[in-house]
Amino acid sequence: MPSMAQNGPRSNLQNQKKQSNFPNKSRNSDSLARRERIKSQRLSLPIASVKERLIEEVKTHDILIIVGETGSGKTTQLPQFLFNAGFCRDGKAIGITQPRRVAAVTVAKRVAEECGVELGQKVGYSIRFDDKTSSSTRIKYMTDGLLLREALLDPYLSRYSVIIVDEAHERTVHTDVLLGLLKNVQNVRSNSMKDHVNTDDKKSKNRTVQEKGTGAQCTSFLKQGHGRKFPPLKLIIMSASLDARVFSEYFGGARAVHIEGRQHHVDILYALHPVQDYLDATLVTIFQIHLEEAPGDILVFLTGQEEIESIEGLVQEQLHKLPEANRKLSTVPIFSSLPSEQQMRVFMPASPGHRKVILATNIAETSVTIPGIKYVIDPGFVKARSYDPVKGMESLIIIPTSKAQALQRSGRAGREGPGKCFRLYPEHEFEKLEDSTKPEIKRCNLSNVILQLKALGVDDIIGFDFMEKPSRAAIIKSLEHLFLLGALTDDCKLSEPVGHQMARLPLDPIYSKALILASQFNCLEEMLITVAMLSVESIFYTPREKLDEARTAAKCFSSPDGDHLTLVNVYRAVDGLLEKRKMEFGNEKSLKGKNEKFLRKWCKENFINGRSLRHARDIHSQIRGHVEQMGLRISSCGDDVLQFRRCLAASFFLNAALKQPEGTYRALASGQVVQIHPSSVLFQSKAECVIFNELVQTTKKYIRNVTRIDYLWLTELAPHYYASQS
DNA sequence: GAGCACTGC
Repeated sequence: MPSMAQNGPRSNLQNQKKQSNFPNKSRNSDSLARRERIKSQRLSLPIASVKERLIEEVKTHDILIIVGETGSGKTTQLPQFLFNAGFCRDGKAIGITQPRRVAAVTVAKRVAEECGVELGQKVGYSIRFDDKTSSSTRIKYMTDGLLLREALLDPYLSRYSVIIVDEAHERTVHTDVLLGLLKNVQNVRSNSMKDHVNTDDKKSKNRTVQEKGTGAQCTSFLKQGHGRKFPPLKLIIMSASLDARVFSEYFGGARAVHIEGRQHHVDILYALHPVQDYLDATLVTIFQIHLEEAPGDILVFLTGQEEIESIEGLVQEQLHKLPEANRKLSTVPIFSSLPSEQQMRVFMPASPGHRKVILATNIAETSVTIPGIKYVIDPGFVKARSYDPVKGMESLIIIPTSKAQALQRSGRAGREGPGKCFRLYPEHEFEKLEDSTKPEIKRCNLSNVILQLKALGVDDIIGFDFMEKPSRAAIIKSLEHLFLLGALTDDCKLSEPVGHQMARLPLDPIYSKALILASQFNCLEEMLITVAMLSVESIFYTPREKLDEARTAAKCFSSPDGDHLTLVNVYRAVDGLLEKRKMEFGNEKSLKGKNEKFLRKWCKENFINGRSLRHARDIHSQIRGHVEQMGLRISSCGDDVLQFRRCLAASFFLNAALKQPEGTYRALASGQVVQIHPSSVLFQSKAECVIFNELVQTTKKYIRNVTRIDYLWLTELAPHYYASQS
């Protein structure tokens, strides 16, 4: 991770413009001094000393693996080196992908500043809902998911001469799919040039030979490319050290180069014996550091909100037993569902003389970098999502971290000076850990991945050259799922128009299908709102200390028919309020900020998660644009709620459940016994038949986001699935 | 009567 790639939660990004009240002259000398400082900072980065060698490596190798340790400067400097070396001739661009939005934005800003250009001109970024690029952009930072979307419109990624995949070791689904795709594109692009060299009459013969040599996927790409010529694509994969070999092997023994980093030394201390209770051990270690070690803040990695809150309470309890002079210790929690204002507390210095203990989830591993950390406590566990393709069920389980993860965590202590990391397990246990975390693609629902690949022209999914292939069972299950949704034809091709329409929408395939159906059921307005609200983290925010108040507030929106209509009610309440303000105050720009403030207040009063609501509104407007372009009819069913419920049944027929005599439900697709989640408005409602959107295993198997339907609708609206079963 | 790590289009 480059040192400037991240600075706190997303919400902080807007406040980076610095105002200056100085007259022009001194501002000029200010900026001159700043330019000089930046220049010397750049020159002192480890990567600066190997600049010429790196450019040479990229010139001579089409694929290069770069192992860059933290602080090497690879993310900010390499694109600039390549730009200056002429890699953007002919108007081509260098694309750099990041797994996270914040990183793409902050790095782009930094590089624009280093280049002395306005953001969005030569240097820009593009992430969902926020595009700061123009036709003159040559160095473009983006999220890996966005480049995948771009590939749907431009399968040869023809505007890029170089693509750099940064943080590849994190192995997100997007990174993995992208790597497979890029390998293909690169093949096709270099072959298209070989074609170019041949004379025209030899061309068709030559192509058949190449198709045999380069595999099935190239065939499908070549068909689309049909005679077009592309300059070769340079591919650079940047990764942390432990995984370099895997990438090199995947790319046919590609050359790997190493760039040293700049990180302070971190002492690793292990427990002598295995600990019985890691929470207890954590507590003991916090106080051991507090009472015996030099000043400096502590970062503790825990698995979730519950652990964080429990440790917080225990620390307070222990503190009161200490003499007054030793009580100068303050705890600060951080996890993703915490409202942004509270997240910001980790960046505030502790009161004078106090030591700060940050109790964090994985969010502090990569997403948020907290300054001032000298000590890290790593109990060695993480909460991870796992997915059972056969049951179609997700669950969250606590598992040991990987070696790479342990390394990443300890690195957090050495950003500003030497630090210490306390691993709460014996050293021989470390040796037993997996090298790296299991790639996400092996533990998630593949429907979306497969739909994307099909849309990119990859027909043979099982034969696709994944870096790490998902299980055959998982692939088959998702193919089946897409087939039942009507996205695939009998011979497993993307169907026309449904499959292609679904692939265009940046949503879960089942939600995309719901939108298409809704236009036929005359309730697309309602469905647009529904899928936007279902696509974000929980809309309702229920703090433990105000449980009753929150419940009362939620009742105002609740619909007797279920959670889907309840979500529509929330969205429409907000829309109505904003509409009313527009009538009252007009539509001036100055109102925008006031509206945001108004919305924040309203959310707080109504126990709605403002961040989630904003996100849902963004998704809503993006998706609305898409369906308009697709020519779907957008209309509302008005008060005809029945029509909407029938549409929900037609869309989510795969997720239907029937009440059983003893009050539990049976999921019809898998036969599992499930219960309605207590957060649902239908909890204890005794609805005979329901559809749901999520099946999660926690203490029990719960279904979430539930709406009551009539059982007979299923055979009527999804006969291809239910007629044979009943 | 329950709690869910983190990303992303």
